Amino acid sequence: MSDSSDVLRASIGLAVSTVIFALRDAEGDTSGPAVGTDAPATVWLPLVRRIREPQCGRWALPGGMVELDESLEGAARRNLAETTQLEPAYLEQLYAFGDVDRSPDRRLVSIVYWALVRPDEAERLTLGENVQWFPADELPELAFDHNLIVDYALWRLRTKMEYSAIAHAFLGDEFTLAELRGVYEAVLQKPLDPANFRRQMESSGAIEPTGGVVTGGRHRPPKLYRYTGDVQLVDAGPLTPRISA
Amino acid sequence: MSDSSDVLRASIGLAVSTVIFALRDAEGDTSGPAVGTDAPATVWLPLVRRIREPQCGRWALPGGMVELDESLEGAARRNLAETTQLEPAYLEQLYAFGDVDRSPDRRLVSIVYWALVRPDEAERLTLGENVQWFPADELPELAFDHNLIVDYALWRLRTKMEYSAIAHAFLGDEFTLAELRGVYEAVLQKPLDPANFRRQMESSGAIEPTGGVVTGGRHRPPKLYRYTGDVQLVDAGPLTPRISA
DNA sequence: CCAAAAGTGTTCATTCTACACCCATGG
DNA sequence: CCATGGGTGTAGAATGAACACTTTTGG
Repeated sequence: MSDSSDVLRASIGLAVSTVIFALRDAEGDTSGPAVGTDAPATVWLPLVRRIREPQCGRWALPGGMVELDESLEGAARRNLAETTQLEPAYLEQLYAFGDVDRSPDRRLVSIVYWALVRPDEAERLTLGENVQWFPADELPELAFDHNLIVDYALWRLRTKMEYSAIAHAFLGDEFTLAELRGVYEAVLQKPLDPANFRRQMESSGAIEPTGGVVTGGRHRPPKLYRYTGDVQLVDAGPLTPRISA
Repeated sequence: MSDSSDVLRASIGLAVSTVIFALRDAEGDTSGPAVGTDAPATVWLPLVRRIREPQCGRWALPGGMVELDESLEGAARRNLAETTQLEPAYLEQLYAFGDVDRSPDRRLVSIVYWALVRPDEAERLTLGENVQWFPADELPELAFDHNLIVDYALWRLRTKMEYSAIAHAFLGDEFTLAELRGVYEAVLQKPLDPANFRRQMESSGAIEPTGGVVTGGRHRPPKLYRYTGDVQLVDAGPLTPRISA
């Protein structure tokens, strides 16, 4: 091998991976409202099968190397688009994993992001032999330390759901309170009181009625709501300079 | 230059930096209890002056490159010991900063940690022309994006102080409730009701009386407490596998 | 009219907050 | 005995959980 290859092998490789969450019903069908229906929605994530050593054949998080001229988040978005065609509604850095022995080949540090996609966006994932949705709670043994990473991402999703306003990243622009509550129930895996949930949401100032209602159900038509944007969605502190929506 | 140097320049450099917090009184003296005295303690952090380009002369966070055979946290601890002689009581990953233009020289990604040190440990910092304590709220213009990083670390410290039990990392093994309250007041920058603070701490199960008291004050001798360890200090979820003290 | 989900009202328990008050020590 | 901070008690506000009850639609 050439000199440059040896030098590269002697440097630390920098990669990004992303844990992508979407809500789908128990059978794995994202068509339809996905929440608010009879079947309780659950958290799913897409994985890709490794087609080269090391760990060839194992399922893994989508990701790849960071290019010299792209930011970390940019690299995450590019890899996401390339391997899954997904453009997440929410994307946040999770953690940098860099244990010496986490990759058997060369030394690799992975900046891991986590993402939320809307149901309609989740449809764009081109399924195949090497790309597949998995329920977040019953994953196979993944490549490298990816099981640990998914556990951590799930924990972050659940804790952040309790004090932040990220739930809308699972929904479209307009939604009913039942749909929003369905998101919370699916992620937190526990039923919520509809009456109290309504009051908490309304008093938070995070949502406002659009004026529209949903007709067609065999019951009282629910109002539609949208997010006001008044409430800061996340808590990244001095980071995320107000934009990023 | 040789071929290997060009290749290295064409790869992404991986560094670690650490934001180190300690409590010192307004004049910057860490001798004595540092909290619980008359002068209200404030948050300080040590910076090192850059002695080479780029940004030569500017104050910056202590840090350095990650070696091939050390973990990210290990690299943070080593750089801390080498540049400041400090061994923090608490050390946690903060964020990975990797914007393309954050370093004018080569492409550099920094995994940033934040740390808390005890007052006696803070004494070990060997001050000099190029190593100095600064009050966290009135920093000069730092090198690179380090002002943003410190702001973020300060925000994390303050938010985490409200729901976690990290305050003891600023104190010794034994402490009075007034000292512990002093830590909270210094970090959160607001006075706390002694009576309510006592009840909250006692009911949390995080502390227990040692049986000892502090005599010598011109008032009723306060009891000494220690942390029980029953309460998980931090909230890193699936990470931090129970050990790490 | 009936079933079902939307939406409102009310009660009770828990927690937070403010502040009055007593205790123990040094001077 | 007095000043000072340590420590306890308690009333009112605020929040949250539980659940009864009314409203509006399709069938």
